[in-house]
Amino acid sequence: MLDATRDLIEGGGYFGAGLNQVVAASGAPRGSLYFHFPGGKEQLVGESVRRAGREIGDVARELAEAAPDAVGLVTGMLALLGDRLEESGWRRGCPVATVALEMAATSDPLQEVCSEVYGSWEGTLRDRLAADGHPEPEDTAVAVLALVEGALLLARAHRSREPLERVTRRVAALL
Amino acid sequence: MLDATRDLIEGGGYFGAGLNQVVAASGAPRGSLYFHFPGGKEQLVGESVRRAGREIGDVARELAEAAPDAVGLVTGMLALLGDRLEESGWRRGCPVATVALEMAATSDPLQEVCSEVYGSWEGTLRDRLAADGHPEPEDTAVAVLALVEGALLLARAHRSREPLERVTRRVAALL
DNA sequence: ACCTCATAATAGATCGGTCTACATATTTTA
DNA sequence: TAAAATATGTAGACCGATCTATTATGAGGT
Repeated sequence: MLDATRDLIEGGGYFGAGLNQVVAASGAPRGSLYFHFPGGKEQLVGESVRRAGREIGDVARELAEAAPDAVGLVTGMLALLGDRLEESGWRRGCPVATVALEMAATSDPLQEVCSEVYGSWEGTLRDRLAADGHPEPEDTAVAVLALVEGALLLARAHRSREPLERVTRRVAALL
Repeated sequence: MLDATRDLIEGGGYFGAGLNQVVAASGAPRGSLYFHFPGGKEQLVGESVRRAGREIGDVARELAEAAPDAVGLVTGMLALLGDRLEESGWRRGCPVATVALEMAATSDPLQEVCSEVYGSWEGTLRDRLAADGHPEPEDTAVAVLALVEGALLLARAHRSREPLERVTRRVAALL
């Protein structure tokens, strides 16, 4: 159910993930949903976003250890996210962004989840920058995350990898 | 009706703008909506996004003429957008972003509108950078737009101006 | 008379959420 | 050890609310 929710969320956000579609895609019956997620849709989406955030965070952390420098880490993530995005027909961008924009002002629990996920991503980025001796690790980590999230947004809006490629060419200036 | 739609869109995207709320907020009756917008909700939202995009684009173009350099233009926009965002209780971010993420893969007309709006913003930014003799005006324009959009997203997710301030401090490196 | 547009009732579908019934497994009790 | 009770989920029908869209009607100006 969490995986089905995530797929639907990535395509169309909180409201794009109808509970009917979730139960249809997961094969589980309606009643089971409210047994496992008594908090209803809000809880289901919250746990799904947190789960997806941890997944991507793990990939980023692995890449942060493997990459030779911060530029390699960011360009690597951009390439990975670009593949995912294009292969899915411009559906799978950031699993957090859409929910964050839709619900940040409406739902306190979901805003908190989104904030935590982004905070953890900023943390792994900041740690790598600090380890490299970057002069402004905190400001730069947030800026880089904003740059990547913005690039994903523009890529989906244009249905093209071009924004990702342009950002990839310019990210070194920020680092 | 277009203004009411825009307000609702900024808060919660395409699905956050129920037509019942639109007609209630605008004071117009239900039927009038489908007289003026025979294309239904898709047309209404599309025109509203285009209208909002032109508004912000106009502000950006004025600021592009008034600002002493590209850094001033971007920091000016960030300050303006930050005010709007905080004053509205973290509701009014980018009127295009949420719809773009929700509908880019679903609705061809709306994807086209979002792509055009972002394209026009990239254009004014690129022109100013080219006029300043910047070496990579096209790549940089897209990167700066991505940076600003990402900063707005993070600010809404965290319900804080901090991401905007951090990005403001680091944007000079990109320019 | 004609066209433009306002007005509100209503249709039909879908929404998130709740309900009861049922199956299986585990624990308690005699 | 057998029977009863409880716990854990499955399963899908069903609810009111809300959604977008359509319809019929009528006011007002030309």
